[in-house]
Amino acid sequence: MFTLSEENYLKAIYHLELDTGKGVSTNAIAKKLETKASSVSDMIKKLSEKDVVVYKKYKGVTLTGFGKKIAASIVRKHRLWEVFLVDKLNFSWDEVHDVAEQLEHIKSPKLVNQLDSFLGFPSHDPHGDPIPDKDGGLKIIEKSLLSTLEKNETGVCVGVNDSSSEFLKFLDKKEITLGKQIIVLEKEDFDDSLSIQIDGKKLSISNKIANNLYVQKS
Amino acid sequence: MFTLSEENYLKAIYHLELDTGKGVSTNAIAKKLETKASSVSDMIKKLSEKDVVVYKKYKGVTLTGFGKKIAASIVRKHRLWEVFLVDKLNFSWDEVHDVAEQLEHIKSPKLVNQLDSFLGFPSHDPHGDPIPDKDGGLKIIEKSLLSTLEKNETGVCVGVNDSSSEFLKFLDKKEITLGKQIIVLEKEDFDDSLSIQIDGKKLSISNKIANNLYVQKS
DNA sequence: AAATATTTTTAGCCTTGTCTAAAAATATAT
DNA sequence: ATATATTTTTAGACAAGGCTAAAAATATTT
Repeated sequence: MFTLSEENYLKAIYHLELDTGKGVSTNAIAKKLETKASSVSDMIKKLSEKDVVVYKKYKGVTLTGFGKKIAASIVRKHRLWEVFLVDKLNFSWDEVHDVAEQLEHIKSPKLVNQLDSFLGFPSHDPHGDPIPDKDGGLKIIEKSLLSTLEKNETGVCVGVNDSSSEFLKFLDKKEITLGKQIIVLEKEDFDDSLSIQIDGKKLSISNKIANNLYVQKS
Repeated sequence: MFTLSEENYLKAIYHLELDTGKGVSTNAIAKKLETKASSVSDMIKKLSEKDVVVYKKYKGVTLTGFGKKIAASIVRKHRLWEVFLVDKLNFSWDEVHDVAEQLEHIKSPKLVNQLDSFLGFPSHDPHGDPIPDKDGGLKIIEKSLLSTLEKNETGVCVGVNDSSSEFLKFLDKKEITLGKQIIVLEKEDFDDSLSIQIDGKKLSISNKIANNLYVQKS
């Protein structure tokens, strides 16, 4: 069994490893968890004794197969709870993160399975991130940043890169939601801003926005 | 804000105070929380500094108004989650306690309110215990132990005194569920057992059972 | 009322998870 | 290749929450 703190470390390492594709540095973990590198050092030692990470001093940290399973099960719970909050309790997508951060630590296999079924076995959370299956498997969909589309290319919104409340609220205001189709009408060389069409309306989008919105090319 | 441990102490004191109607002893808390009296002593000091309990050395402990509110809100969450697990996730009433014990510590006022509404503002949990309202108020219903009914008296099952999994499973087996009507056909002086009618069928009930089942006289 | 029993508190220690400051290892630059 | 900078680890301290053993206070007997 893992403590709350251990679970948070596992999750952080899981995300960092997926993002970068390689071993994770003590410093990177410290930054992600808003703690100190020395604390991370201590914790990594404990985790490697529990055989959830592989660790060589001064080299990066990697999850073991077992560690990956634990971490994926936490992410699975987090994302299922997010779906629950949005679909059943009328939370908006910018309000769910902190609550899911707590709910993900509830220990009860039956609860997770029943919740999954109650929600209709969702494949993605409200931000478009995939929900790991029981064995930790992820089905990755082909997605591209809006900023990588060429003029006249078309795509469907499928996720966000930045899931801060600020960004999500901004998207709400512009009525950009997952599932909607976007056509790139124009790309400005000057500031890399885009002119897009969505819901039949023309909209101007800054590069910062386009760099944080994922679409599936169509 | 209160730690998990503090919340558990508050809840224990709340229940003990309701049960006995007076100040709670260090020993009683220790027994309830399966810890040592010395640990309780330490914690009580902290809690009284936070103004949630009133405490005089060697005298009993009592919750302050503020403390009662906090405790009631935890009990409220516990019981709402129990309803959720039974009504929405198909848990049976003997499986919910441990999970609710974890869920009751999730901090999010919006979550509690939305959950309450999603469940249709239930007044009682699956064991017949009342769910405190937002201000900590409890509407107590008039209930009596089955063992206190006289011959030929009738009542409706409304709650249990012992909510251990063993007892609840026993009731399931005998098909004794909340809401059903019971008629006392006979009382045996010899062993205080009862002969009752339920669902039109005759059933023999030991004193131990009759002492742990609440009915509302009708 | 004294003696005994019980309850409660205190004192000191342990573990977990964190921190700061300093030392050690590795990486980068000249 | 040596000096400098950065990263990582170690050492020592601290707070929370718990424990044991002993002391102090209160209750109960005789």
